[in-house]
Amino acid sequence: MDSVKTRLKEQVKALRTEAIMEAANKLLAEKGYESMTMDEVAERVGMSKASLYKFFPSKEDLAAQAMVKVLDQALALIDDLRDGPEPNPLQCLRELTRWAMQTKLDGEMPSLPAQNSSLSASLMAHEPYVERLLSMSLKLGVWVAQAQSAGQIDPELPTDFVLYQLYARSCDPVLGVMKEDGRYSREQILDWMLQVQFEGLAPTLKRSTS
Amino acid sequence: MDSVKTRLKEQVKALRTEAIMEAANKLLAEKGYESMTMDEVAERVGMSKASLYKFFPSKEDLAAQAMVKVLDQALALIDDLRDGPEPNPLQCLRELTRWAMQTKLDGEMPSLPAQNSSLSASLMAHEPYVERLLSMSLKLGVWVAQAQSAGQIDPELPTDFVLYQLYARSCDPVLGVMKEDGRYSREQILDWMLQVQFEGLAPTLKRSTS
DNA sequence: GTCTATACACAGATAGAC
DNA sequence: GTCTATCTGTGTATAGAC
Repeated sequence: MDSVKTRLKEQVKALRTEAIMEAANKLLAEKGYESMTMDEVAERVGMSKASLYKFFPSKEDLAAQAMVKVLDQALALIDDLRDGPEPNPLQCLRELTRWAMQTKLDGEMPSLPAQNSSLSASLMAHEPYVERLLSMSLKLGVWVAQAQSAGQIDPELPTDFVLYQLYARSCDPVLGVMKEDGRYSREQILDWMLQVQFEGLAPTLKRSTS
Repeated sequence: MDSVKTRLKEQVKALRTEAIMEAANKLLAEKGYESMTMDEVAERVGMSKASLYKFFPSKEDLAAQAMVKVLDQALALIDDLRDGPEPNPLQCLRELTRWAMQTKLDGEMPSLPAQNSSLSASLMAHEPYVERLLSMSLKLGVWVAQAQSAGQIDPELPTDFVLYQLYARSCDPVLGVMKEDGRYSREQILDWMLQVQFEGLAPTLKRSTS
């Protein structure tokens, strides 16, 4: 055991698992948890539904793991930004928000339902998910607090509230509508969204960044 | 015919219809269209499911009419504001957004899904709904354009985009999370949301309203 | 692990008596 | 118009052969 053949098989299995989660991610983004069916996932990934259940024990579990995958990507980006050349916390938050919205625009963000979905209950019972969410909130909480101390974000706003605002951008319906409209480039949409989030709808009177 | 008895019966029917739509509205707000069941609606309103179908031909239709009801409330408020003592378009937009978010906080806003729901297709085929939506967009579009001309809203932003931003506030998940948290009053939450929407997360440097 | 076939549950909608 | 009982479709999940 542990032969070459065995390791190869494991790699194949890992690839299959990846493919399934990717399909699930896109379907979750397109239609939401309730409307996504295991049949669709199976079809899109090119295998029978029964085989799906050899990889994931349930629909809930598949969704949860798909979410975890995205959270891991976000966590990786957070660490990159923190160790990067741009130590400005506000800039880091902007970059992360941009990434999240971009992922949503590309149809690869499985609408994290802070909202009321039958999924959210079981998500909160899914340890790996909760662990990532907590970890992310801690890291982002630091940035937010720093930005507030530096006077880049209103210190009167509760740190949690600011965090929720950022999370919410990753499932903002405005993104979908603007994309569907078709008149605007992806970058243009993202820029406007970020402007509204951080500077509001009001005209931008260039503030000094000092 | 058209006797006293007949008119009474019609009134009773109207009341029943009202009650059903109210129940549907709350359920739509709580769980969304896909997760709401006709059994639940029936139970909550205290009648059998079969009887429901004497009032509404389908679940889709019930949802659509519930939405129309809310849109009508919004349209009425819009007219009130326009004919009111406050002719400032930006203030009117703020008031309307506040009302929408407040309704959502009270669990009476049936998450208008500009997002991807199996409902949205059939909604767009529902004439009364589309008519209201169009009417509302026209009226609000005027306010937005005026606010942009007056330099209260960034004129660089497309009017449509600003409109979508306002619509999106009525289904912003931040509202639910903040309410669930329980530490903040309804008014406080609304004030913060409005501040972020119009002035952004950045510290508010009191602009002159002139 | 892959499939076909099927069990099971549940939700939308209807039949038909009263 | 109200109900109980039922039809029908569909979606999650599993059985069992290969």
